[in-house]
Amino acid sequence: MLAYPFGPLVEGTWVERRKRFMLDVALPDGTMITAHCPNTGAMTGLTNPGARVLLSVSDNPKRRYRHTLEAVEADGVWVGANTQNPNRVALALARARVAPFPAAGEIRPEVKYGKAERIDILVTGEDGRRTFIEIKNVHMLERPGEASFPDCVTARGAKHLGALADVVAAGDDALTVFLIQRGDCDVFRLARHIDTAYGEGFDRALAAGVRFAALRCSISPEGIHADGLIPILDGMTDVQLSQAARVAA
DNA sequence: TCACCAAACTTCAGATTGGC
DNA sequence: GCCAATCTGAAGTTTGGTGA
Repeated sequence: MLAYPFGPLVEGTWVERRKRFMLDVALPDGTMITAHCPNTGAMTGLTNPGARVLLSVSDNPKRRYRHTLEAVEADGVWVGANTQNPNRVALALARARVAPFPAAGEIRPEVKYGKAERIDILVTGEDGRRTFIEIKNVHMLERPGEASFPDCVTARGAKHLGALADVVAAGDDALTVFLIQRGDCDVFRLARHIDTAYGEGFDRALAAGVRFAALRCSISPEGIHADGLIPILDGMTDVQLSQAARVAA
C-alpha cells in the first residue's frame, strides 16, 4: 500500500554534503542548488557524489532552502533519506491497523512519558493497556538482500531500548519497528559489529519482553510503499520466530 | 486562531578536564 | 606542557504544546 505520497518531486544529482543539513545538488539543467538534508546520521552508503536524488519542494517562505532531500539512488534502487518520513509512514500504517501495529486502540504520535522521554507512537486500548512504539529508520544494506541497523554508534538508540524495557517492566507493551526505506532486501540483521552497546541493549530489551519487527518499504517517485514484514535474523537469538509468534498474537 | 517556544533528530568541532 | 578523553554547543526543519 502507498503509505506516504511524496507529491511533486524534482530529480537531481548528488554533488556534495557540505554540512549536516546542507546538500549541494545539480539539477538536470545544470543549475546548482542547496537542499535541506533532513538526515543528520552518517547516511552510510548513500553519500555518493553523482548519485541521483529526489527532492521535494516547499512553498514555506520561512525556509532557507526550498528543496528537501527525500531519496537517493543506491545499488539501482531508490533509498529513503528523509528520517522524518518513517514516523509519518508508521503513523499512517498504525491508523490503518496494519501489522505489526495494534489492531485497535487510540493512536497518539510523539507522546511524552517518564521524565524527558518521547515515544514515537502510543496506542491505548479500550482496556487501558498501552503499547509504546519506537520507529527506527533503516537504509543501510551491508550484504545483498540484507538490511542492517544501526549504521553508526547510536547512544540514543540504546537509551531508547532501555526505556522500552522499563515500559514493559511497568506492565505496558513495547514495540520497536525497524522501518526499512528500500525495497531490495529480504531480511533484517542487527549490525552488532558497528554498535556493540546497541546489540547488548537489544538483547536486554528482547529478554525483558520488548517486541521487534522489521517492516520493508519500497521507495518510488510516487511515495513510500509498505511491502510488509520481513524476518529479523540475529544468530544469537531466534528473533525471527519470536517476532513472528508475537506479531501473530 | 495565531504566534512563539521547546524538543527531537545525530555528528562534528571546539573547549574543557584529567592524567602523565 | 602535551596528549587523550570527555563535554558542550551548533546546525535546519518539523511538530506538538502553550499562552495570548
